[in-house]
Amino acid sequence: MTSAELEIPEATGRSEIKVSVADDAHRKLRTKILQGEILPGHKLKFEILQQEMSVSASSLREALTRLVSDGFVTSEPRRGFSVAPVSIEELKDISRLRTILEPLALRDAIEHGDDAWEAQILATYHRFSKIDSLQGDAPGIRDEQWSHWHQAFHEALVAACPSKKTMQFRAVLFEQSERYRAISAARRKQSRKKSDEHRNLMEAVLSHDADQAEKLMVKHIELTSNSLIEILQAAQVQEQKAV
Amino acid sequence: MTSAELEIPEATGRSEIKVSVADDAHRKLRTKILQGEILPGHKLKFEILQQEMSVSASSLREALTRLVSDGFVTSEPRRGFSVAPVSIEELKDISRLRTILEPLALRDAIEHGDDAWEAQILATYHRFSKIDSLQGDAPGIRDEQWSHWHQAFHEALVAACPSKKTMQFRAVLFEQSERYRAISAARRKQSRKKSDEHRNLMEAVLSHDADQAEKLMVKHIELTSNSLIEILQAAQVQEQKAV
DNA sequence: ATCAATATTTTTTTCGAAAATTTTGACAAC
DNA sequence: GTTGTCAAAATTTTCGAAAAAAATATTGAT
Repeated sequence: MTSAELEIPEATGRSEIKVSVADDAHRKLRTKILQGEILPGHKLKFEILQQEMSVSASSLREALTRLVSDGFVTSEPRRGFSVAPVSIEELKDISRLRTILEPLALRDAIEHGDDAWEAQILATYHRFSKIDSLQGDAPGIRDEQWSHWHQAFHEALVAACPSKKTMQFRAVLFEQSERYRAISAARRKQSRKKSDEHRNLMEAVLSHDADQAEKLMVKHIELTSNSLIEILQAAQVQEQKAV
Repeated sequence: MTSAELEIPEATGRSEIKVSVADDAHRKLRTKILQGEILPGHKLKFEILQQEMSVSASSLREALTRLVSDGFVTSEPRRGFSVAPVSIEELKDISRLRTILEPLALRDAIEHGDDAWEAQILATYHRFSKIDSLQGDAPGIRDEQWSHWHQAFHEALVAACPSKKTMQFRAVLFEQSERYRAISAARRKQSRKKSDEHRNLMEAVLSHDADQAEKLMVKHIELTSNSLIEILQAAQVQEQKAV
């Protein structure tokens, strides 16, 4: 509950906490897939990845099987691993479940949240809105920062929800959506303006208006989802033309 | 969709399909933990497990990290793995979320289900009720069978739900509950009679009465949960006396 | 030229041992 | 009696190479 939770974990030196090599590989790959740096369907070959992150085959395998559990990678037994495919159907599924679980967590948070929770929401919103209002500098870095604080803001909103499982599932779905956003971001012309959505959402939450907060959250998820679906549909048409 | 799905996977020889060694170890351990054969908090040592299932350290580690993802095992980096602890708080959390997700899946299933779906429900109920009405023979084996067909029946009820993620999450929660049930089963004097609950549930589903089905499902989850909580509470009191 | 059979190469999977780390136990000092 | 230090033992983690399997190339017969 300290301010340490606000720091970017990647930025602060990773030298203090010693975790397993496989854990490291898992996180690195996860980030790359999440940010759309490695595209859906891409074959993940041992030799290349081993060199790239200097780990042994066994540890790499451990990392890959964990990514399968995460839903970011698929495995064909004895034929290796690939980045999980994306589909409009799956995105719709993810989004629909998000419209159930996010409001559930949000209502819990509003009910149980204390002053520290409210302060954290304000703080993360501040950081997020600064980046959100910025015009595109170096697009790659900006998107990474935007994504980080966007996630932090949404996390802060529901942080006071006492249900571990709800929090866990909503986090899984959030990250899945985030991959779709990152993949689409590479293809989009201009991003949807949603600064208002986030501010309104924050205000509803901070005024403990659960009904309004739920309404805005559902709307936010649906608008985002529809926007991504459009981009993916356009991309599919492009692919079909190419064939 | 064939009748093959009704077979007990463990019973039919495992010789045909060749999966990875780690996968095998993962499933074996998973089953043991799920059935309460290895108790919460128990340290999972490499040497012993390696011997027990004749597998190398790396493959075993892969299996264990997957069990961590599954939520059945916890890991303290560089201090090994243990069977995840249980708590009344967690059981309540799991059950509450089940009262959200099971009805969600059930409504979807009722809306989308076809004749094959209905037939499957009838078939699994038949198998389940036979075992359920039986008086305890060899308790260990009976419980295993009961658990298998109980799970198969609940799975069949929602099988027609088209949402992959909903199905995935509800399956995770079902298995988590099942571990609590198995652990409690070892301590209980006599099990709660719930044959009626299952039959009524089936009848509501087959008559496409979504509201009634939802009501019965929620009730079923809550009654089961409360019954398990009681047993766990009694066990806790016992432990405190012992100290 | 086509196909099947076989050899070669590439890639994944598994192991067993070495390295790193934590735990235990003995002994000494306060 | 407690605390601290150090070596020994136990345990986990990691690697690199061997084994197994799959993909690809080659050959030879029709």
